[in-house]
Amino acid sequence: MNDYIGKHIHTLDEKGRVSVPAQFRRQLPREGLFIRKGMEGSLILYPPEKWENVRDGLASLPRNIRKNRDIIREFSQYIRPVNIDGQGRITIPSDLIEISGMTHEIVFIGLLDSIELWAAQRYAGREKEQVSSLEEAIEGIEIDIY
Amino acid sequence: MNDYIGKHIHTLDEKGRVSVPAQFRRQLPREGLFIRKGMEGSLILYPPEKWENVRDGLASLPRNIRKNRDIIREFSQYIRPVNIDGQGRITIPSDLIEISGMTHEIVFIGLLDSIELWAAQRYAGREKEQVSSLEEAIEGIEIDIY
DNA sequence: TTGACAGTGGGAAATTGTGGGATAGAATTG
DNA sequence: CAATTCTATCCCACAATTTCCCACTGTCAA
Repeated sequence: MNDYIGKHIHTLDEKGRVSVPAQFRRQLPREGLFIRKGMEGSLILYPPEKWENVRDGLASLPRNIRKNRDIIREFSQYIRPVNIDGQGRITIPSDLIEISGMTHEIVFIGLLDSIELWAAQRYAGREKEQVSSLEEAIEGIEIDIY
Repeated sequence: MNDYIGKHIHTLDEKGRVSVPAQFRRQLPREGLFIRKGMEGSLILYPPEKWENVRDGLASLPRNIRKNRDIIREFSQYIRPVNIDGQGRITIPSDLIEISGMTHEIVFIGLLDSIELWAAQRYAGREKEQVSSLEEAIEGIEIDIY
């Protein structure tokens, strides 16, 4: 299983492209990736295997139920396939750039099996309201992360 | 398996034609597609394989039950074959344009194995009454889509 | 110092979306 | 039954966007 970890900052150019951090790129294929609207105004980049899991989850929802249809529509609305170009970049669809508030600097955060992308300003703002220290946060959970 | 995913907006011309989003077109054959009246005032575009499933499902309904006959009639009434022309467009039958309220802008939503088409205004209206955010909607379901 | 790699910018080429004319067949009318 | 109109389909054209490719810079290690 892949481990996408760490924080990387790259710049978005006028054509909506960003370099994928080399460390992540080494673990990723050039094709079959998907990017979508994530939580709290971020975007999420899925490697193919992860995307397949997510898709299968969605596909398992019975379509004859209205709420399920709404979930699929809502989800589908902001997800797109992306490829890595010859220079190691992805082009982020313009509507996703807009809803995530990206302008120049983009923060990549590894989430183990997927990758989160943030507009730098938005990420900085969110960081404040987040649990101030990691130590404090992990007191509450039982798993062993030491 | 195909993944029709994402939202795309295109315009209907005076002849009742719309470009099929290139992303979908790459996964579709030029012939053997079907379009029909869908749920909530939308239309649904089926690729051949999906249509075959749907048709077989219908065909399996016992005809000696009145309700089944009604379902088949209702279904049959508003379904048509469509082809993709040399410019990557489909012509939407005029009665389907009418019942779906299409005028100028059409929203395409990928539903994994089929594609939904909406009159833009109607889609916008529906979106409001729909679960307001994806985050909220998926809290209730068990599948892992993160 | 040099070579490899990483990140960035920009031009050229291909693709995409859209409008409109031309042609052929169906329908309508005298 | 012929002439005309209408409709649907095919094809050409063009603008705009997207994708592909080449080039430059800076960093790090040998």
